[in-house]
Amino acid sequence: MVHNDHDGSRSRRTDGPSISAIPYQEASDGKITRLLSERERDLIAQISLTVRFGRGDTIYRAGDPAAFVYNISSGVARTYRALPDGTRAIIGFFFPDDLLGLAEEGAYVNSAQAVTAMTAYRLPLPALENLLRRDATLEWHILVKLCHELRDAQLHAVILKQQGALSRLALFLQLLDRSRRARDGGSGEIYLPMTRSDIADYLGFSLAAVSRSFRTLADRRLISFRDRRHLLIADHERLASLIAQQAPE
Amino acid sequence: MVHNDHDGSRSRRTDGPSISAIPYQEASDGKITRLLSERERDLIAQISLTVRFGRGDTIYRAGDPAAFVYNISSGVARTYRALPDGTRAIIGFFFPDDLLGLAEEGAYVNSAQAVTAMTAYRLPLPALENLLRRDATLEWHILVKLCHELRDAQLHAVILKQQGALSRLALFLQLLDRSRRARDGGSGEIYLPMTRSDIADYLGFSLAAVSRSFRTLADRRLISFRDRRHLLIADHERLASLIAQQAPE
DNA sequence: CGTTTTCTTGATGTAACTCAAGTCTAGTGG
DNA sequence: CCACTAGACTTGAGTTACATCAAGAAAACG
Repeated sequence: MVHNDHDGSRSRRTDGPSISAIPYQEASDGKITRLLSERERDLIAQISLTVRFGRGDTIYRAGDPAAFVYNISSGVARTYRALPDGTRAIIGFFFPDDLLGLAEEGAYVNSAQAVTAMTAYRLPLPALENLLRRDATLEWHILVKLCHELRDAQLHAVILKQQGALSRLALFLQLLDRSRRARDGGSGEIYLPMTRSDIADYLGFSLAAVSRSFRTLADRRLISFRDRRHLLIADHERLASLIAQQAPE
Repeated sequence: MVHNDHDGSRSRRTDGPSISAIPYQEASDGKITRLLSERERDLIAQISLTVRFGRGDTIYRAGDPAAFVYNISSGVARTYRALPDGTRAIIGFFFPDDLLGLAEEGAYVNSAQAVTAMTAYRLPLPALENLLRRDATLEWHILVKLCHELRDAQLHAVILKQQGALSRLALFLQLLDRSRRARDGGSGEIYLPMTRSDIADYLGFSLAAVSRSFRTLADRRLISFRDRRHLLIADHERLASLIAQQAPE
């Protein structure tokens, strides 16, 4: 029997470092492209170690000296920031082939935790910088990846700017769906490795509101849940038109 | 008489391309650092042209083929996206020494306009890519700049996640103040080149709410306006503590 | 199989949106 | 230089959507 792989979090061949993104210049029909050549992956492999994290483990903390960049090979991570008002803001969710470890003046900007069990390549920053200053093509690929992350961060802001709770959640689901499609295609089912509370802290509303909004979308048959972690967008059209109008239908 | 320069938008010596950012590794005490060497600035100057925009002029539109990257030398720009619901989301404000022109698959992701009269260096993308693939150090500097922009975009999301209108506006003012301090220091006065409506579309609330929130902050003596475009943070402490507690004092 | 964590659902208050009228400001032409 | 006008901003009143508080249900875990 063919094993289940569409979660993107289990059973991925861990055959070395890998980085993917939607390109800056070349058309790719919305598809994510593997950026690194065999040689480049070897170069990175030579300076990196494989590390493993359990669900909920902390990968690094905001403010810590930034010693490493992480390249996820399996599992899902979240980055977040503790806000002055005592709440938590989730900055983003990270999947295999993503990079983790943004810093400013030598210190991590956000904290990072494993959402699921996770493996990653750990790249020491000095060695990485060395490598990049020597190999312009490899560096170019990192640059393209960074542009991808920048677009993601901007999209996050756009989602947060959305007024109604339903629109915001709908946009989030579209985002997950697009990323799913860009990666594998697969069954069409969206996988939610994160908790409702993670989603709330990512979308900027309360846990209760997330729950209610999911229910409303399900009641209107725009989505359907297989279980709490797996859902299907049942009506892409109406979901999109929900985002378009601000008045709740 | 010494002419007025603290707006950061007028009378800057346009002595060639220049890119600044808070570094990734090196400590700089929160200060913005000029990233490019003389030689690197020359290299960029050789492939670029100076272009000029009037207030409100469009620099490029989302979806257009991405032919250029812009390096602002004077004035302020905004990038934005038209949302399906008919509203506008402002992605960011851009100042001298910033880069403009993020693309995906060869097309601009956002639209860009001049907030004030503006001059910029216009870099053709193929020439730029060529340059970068040849010069790893220059490319490294662009990479550092991109990390800076990524942190900015993340901070934007954090601001939008803030619950109360006052907190959100206060955070925005802190952001502007930090960026002012990182650049010049100057008079301590914050300059708002953008309209109230721009601020509303950046912070994700209504024009009316921006106005009211400014008024409330001024009434409580946390800030003071010289005119609509220039304000002073009168009490940094209480402004910070306003952000820390969610309940309005 | 019991315990803990995560999630759902209900009731209430409030902050901010909308709509709308009025004021200020800057830019233009007489 | 001043009057005029158009756009930008402020302020007010009513309404609604979501946060908050709180209790109950369902998974997940050992």
